[in-house]
Amino acid sequence: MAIKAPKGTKDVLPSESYKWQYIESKWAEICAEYGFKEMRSPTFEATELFNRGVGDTTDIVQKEMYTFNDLGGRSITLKPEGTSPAVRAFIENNQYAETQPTKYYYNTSCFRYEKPQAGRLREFHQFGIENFGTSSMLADAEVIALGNDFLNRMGIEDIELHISSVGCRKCRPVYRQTLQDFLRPHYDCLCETCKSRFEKNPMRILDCKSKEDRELCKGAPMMLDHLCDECRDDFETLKKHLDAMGIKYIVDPTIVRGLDYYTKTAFEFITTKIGAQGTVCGGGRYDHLIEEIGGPDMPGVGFGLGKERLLLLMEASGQDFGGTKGPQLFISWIGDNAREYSVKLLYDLRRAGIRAEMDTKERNLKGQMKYANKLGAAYTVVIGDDEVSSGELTLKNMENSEQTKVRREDLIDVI
RNA sequence: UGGGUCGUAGCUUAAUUGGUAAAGCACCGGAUUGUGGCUCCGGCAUAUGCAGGUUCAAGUCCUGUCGAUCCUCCCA
Repeated sequence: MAIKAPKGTKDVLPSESYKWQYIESKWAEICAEYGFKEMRSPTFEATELFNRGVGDTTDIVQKEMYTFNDLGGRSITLKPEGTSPAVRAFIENNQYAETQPTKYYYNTSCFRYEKPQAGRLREFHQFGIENFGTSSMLADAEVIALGNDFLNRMGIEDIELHISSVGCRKCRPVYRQTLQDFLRPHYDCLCETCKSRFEKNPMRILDCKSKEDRELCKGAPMMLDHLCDECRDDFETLKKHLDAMGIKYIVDPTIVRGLDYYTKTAFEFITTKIGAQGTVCGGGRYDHLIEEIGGPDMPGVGFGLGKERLLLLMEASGQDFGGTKGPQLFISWIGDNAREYSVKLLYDLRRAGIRAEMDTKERNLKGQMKYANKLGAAYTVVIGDDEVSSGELTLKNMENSEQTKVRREDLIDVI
């Protein structure tokens, strides 16, 4: 039996990898423009980081982490998200002592033990940015602006920006209580899922798909209407910043980010074009995470963006990924003399920065030409005894079959 | 975490109420031995996801399992 890749993982072969390279290069480009610097963190971390960071009541921590003991008896977890590791690195390397804010971007694999489907894998890849050290909504607006700009640059149009505020330590517990008080009389009428949500995450009930529950939720108190003064002001300010940039958004009170660390700003870029997993990019503010992980009391804001989902969306909308380039010159050879001559010519051309190629299967001439065609070579040249002795080569344009004579030493300039 | 659909050569598909597993693309060779693409000819296939069951006979029906996918859930 052949061995298969583990469930929920995918190989990226050349027929796809150029697309990844395309979005990765554009990602690095836009982050540089917005002043975010790349940081890289380990693929695995101490399990405790995620228990504290993501929160041990979340689905992610409770049932989706790849956790194991290493040979030294340490509990290790493959990172299920990018923010906590970024925060850990920020603290551990004393970056809080530098000029603030600190603006990081990253490009990483994440791991969650999920039931795979389109846009949801067990190893998935995400871009992310984090801004540590400022509680100003200017930072939130900048983070959202980068996400919006990036998606635009990737040619994405069918996507909506949903924003909300999930409140802070002061107002959220109060609201939560208010909501539970409202729902409690109707508890028995709720669907099974929502009954389980009642204690764990009552805000999710407001987002239930069942008709009965929707009816019950009519008139339910919304977090957005129960923000404290500071949170309400911040949310208004954020909207003002977005308006100033002309970024369209939908205020969506049902956004409830599933990680415990979010405070105030929560947002998602959502599409309906790629199936059920419509959140391409999601993030928000986390004002206590840094402290939670053992650092100073510093706020932060950021997002994660799923690369697989972005690619699905780009493919669904027929985006151009730049494609791959064939060789500029393909060298065919006949006979032993020509072979050594060609090997040297190939090496010289490549050292000069030319995409040159040659057959390494020792095909006959016809086979070499077919191969050159397959590779999409712009020009070919055939080297035989005549060419070796005269140094005069015949360059063939594969597009129109025109042939031109060229001296070997002039070859680089002609191509 | 529940529920549905689907698995046939590398790829895309075919196979009457259960009855010889077929074709196109791709690949290789030839027509054209120092010239690719187009055309024609020929060749090539470890294929019914895996394990059982029913049957004279299973790609087709049944059970289990693995995988993909959709909804739910969750999130990127």
